[in-house]
Amino acid sequence: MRGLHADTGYLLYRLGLRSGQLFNAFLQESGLRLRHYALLRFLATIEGALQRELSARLGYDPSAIVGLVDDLEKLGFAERRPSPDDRRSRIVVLTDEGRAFLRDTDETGLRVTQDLLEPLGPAERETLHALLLRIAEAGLA
Amino acid sequence: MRGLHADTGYLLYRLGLRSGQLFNAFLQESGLRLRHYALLRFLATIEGALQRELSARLGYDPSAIVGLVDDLEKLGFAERRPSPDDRRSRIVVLTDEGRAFLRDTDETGLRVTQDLLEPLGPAERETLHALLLRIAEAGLA
DNA sequence: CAACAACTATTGACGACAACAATTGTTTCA
DNA sequence: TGAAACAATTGTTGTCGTCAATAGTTGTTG
Repeated sequence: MRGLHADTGYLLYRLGLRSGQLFNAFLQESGLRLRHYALLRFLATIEGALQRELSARLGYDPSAIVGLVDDLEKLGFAERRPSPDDRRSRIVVLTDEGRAFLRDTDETGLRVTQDLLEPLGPAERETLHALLLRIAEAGLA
Repeated sequence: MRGLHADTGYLLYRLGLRSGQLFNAFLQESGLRLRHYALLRFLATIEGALQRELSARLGYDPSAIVGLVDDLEKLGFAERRPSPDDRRSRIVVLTDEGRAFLRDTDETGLRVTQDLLEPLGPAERETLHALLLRIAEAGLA
């Protein structure tokens, strides 16, 4: 009979939980959650995004995006701007404060992952990251 | 600025979510959830376990174990027996029906993980599993 | 150009899930 | 014997993910 940790899928599930908890603990003092942070980081990679694009790219429900952007606006990290060519849409952009926040927390954020991956050497972390990335990208299709 | 998937910890978080969803979809018809299944599989590796042992080994809160064992008892897959030397404790054991259920679903369960790891070759899956296992076990200490 | 279908953001409801605190009954030990 | 520790349980809280419904806007088509 197979043991508990014999299954890679289950291992992923458990480690995913742990990773999320670590991130949330790190973000606690800033008042943000992991999902806010992911949204911020995504905003930093582009000029601005419609909320439905955020929903599609981050994999969060559109209704979840509403609350997340609300929170980020309250903190001054992001802004909603009207879309020039479609009055239904809003364009969400990172503010200077948001950019500064990312800069300030970037190093600490990296350390969270380093803590998690502590038992692995540098080359092994590279390998792990590459493998996970392949799986993640395959699922987006 | 680092992209969204540049962080291994975040990748783990997202893939863990996806893995859990896949498992739960597979278990849907049986009326169980991922955590029930994990508990059943753990029970199959030993003769019987106190609930606090289940809690410690699976990493679930003791209060969570209560509900899980309740459900499994209702389905006839597990049983609570009084501990002979401590009337506070209950020993949870797998029933024949539980064992049969595991036998019947074992193959399908494996396929869930195979679906998830579809983009990887056999050797790569081995590597991934070994790396994840190291991380998981380091965290139990 | 008027009616209709599709889309965007939003709100609200619901169940699932995980983490904590508090309670009851039992055991251990000083 | 009394106090502390422990096992299982109940209840509570907050987050998460999904779904349904709505208002406002756009695009299409008859």
